[in-house]
Amino acid sequence: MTARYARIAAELRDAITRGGYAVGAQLPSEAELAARFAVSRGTVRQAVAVLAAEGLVGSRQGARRIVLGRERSQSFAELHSFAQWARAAGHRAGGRVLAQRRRGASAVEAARLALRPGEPVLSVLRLRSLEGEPVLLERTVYAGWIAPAVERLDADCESVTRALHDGAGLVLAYGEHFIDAVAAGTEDARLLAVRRGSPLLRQRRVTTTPEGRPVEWSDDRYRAGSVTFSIRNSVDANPLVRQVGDLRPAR
Amino acid sequence: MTARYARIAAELRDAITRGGYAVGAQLPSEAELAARFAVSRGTVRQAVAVLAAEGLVGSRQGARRIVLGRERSQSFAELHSFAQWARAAGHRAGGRVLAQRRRGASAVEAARLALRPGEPVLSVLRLRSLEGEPVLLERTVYAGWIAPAVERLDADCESVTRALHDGAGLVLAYGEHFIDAVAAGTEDARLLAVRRGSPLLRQRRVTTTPEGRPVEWSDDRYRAGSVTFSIRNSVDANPLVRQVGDLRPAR
DNA sequence: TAAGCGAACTTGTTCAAACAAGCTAGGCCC
DNA sequence: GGGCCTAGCTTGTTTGAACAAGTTCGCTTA
Repeated sequence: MTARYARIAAELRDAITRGGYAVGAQLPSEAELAARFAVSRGTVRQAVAVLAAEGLVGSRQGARRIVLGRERSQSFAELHSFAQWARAAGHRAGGRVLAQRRRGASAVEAARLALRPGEPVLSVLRLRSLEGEPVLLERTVYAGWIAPAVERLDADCESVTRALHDGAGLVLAYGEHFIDAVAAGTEDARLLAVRRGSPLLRQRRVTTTPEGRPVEWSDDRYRAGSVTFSIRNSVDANPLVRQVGDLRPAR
Repeated sequence: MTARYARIAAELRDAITRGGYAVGAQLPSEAELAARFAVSRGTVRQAVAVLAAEGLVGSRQGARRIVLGRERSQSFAELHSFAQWARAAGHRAGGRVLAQRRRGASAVEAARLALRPGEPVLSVLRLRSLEGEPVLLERTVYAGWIAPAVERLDADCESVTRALHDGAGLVLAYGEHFIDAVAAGTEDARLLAVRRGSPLLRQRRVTTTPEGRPVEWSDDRYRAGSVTFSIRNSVDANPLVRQVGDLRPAR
């Protein structure tokens, strides 16, 4: 039983996505929507706030809300799981574990995973493919407490996120992402079938549970041209941050 | 005179940024905050919703809110203006126009700027530097209606955004960004002082006014290592989207 | 005709209240 | 001691009301 405002948001989102409202068109007024859905204005405002956060609509005091874009954003799960994202987008995803071993956390890893340096972590190297083409090289470090569940997985497990959810009841809730470009190293080049030094899109990320407990710290490298990240922002909602040089804890 | 909830959000944000609340620590309950600031619970909820949208705090029904991170996100202006961002970050930014000419919009440009192909646009090539080092190559296409104001600017105008705001009253409100990695072309390599084929972080973006009118479509290329983008997301707020291959209108 | 004014409309902010739903911790029972 | 269960706390959802502030557009006036 989802909330009322969520259903209204979904209905409006559908209408926008299907083209019921053109980009630049005006949305009905809050009073109108409140009457149409038989709810209070507060509930309508919550619904449109969802769409505003998604970047689909913009608003100015005094003027009707306008439609900014038509594309729906992905769910959190789709962004954090390569396999779930690929399936939702209608692509055939593959992947397999190339190396996996336990070791002590480095200083950077410890900082990211809220551990002390040297505490046990599980390091995994995965190669993932799209439509049969190798596209993404994942170097993931899992916190020790989740390591046993990861080790139980098949080497060619398609969706790690899904497997950990079903098998260990692990729920991911928050993520922080750092995006930049790097040159392919020797190992990168060999596994992704590109020349050494060719451009890769790097996404480093830390993912945590609903309680704020870090689960994994990953360095994902995409072959240039295979993947694009997109963000929509506004004066009110500005999720994107630009930083100079490397991350402070470096490398 | 800012709104009450905005001031409360600012005060809490400051407390988090200054380390008054450690990462993982609990925030006071809504009732407690309402009493402390002498406002209703609704106003407190609006304030913490701001922090949640910024990715600073997370929340679960039934449990106290927790602090997820300490870094404040940038203002919209800082993200859209290289100069304003650099100054706010304490860096010395430079820049100058290398080429500028009027021409007709290509199909892609017309689509992005909500024009018809062939309508007049202003194409500008700018090289920007950080601490004296060339770092960013901007290929920007301005919609015809703003072109005269852009042409009036000095070739070494430091902040174009600021100049257009002060001079033409232009306010930017929304942006859409596409981030990927590309290899440096011949021109890129020469101007950024890197080898041809070396990795660049590419950010293509379209910026619009509060009325939803597109102003500029820009292709910005950063030298690898000079800049990192970061995003914090959650199950509730997921601004980041991953897309396959190139943008649909290609190029 | 063009500038200016104002009325009607629309979104923004805030309050108070009530109930739903999920979490935590302490107490109770075995 | 260990497991279960409930009472109380905390966040989530919704309503209704009122006023503030900005926009739009038609009408009036110079």
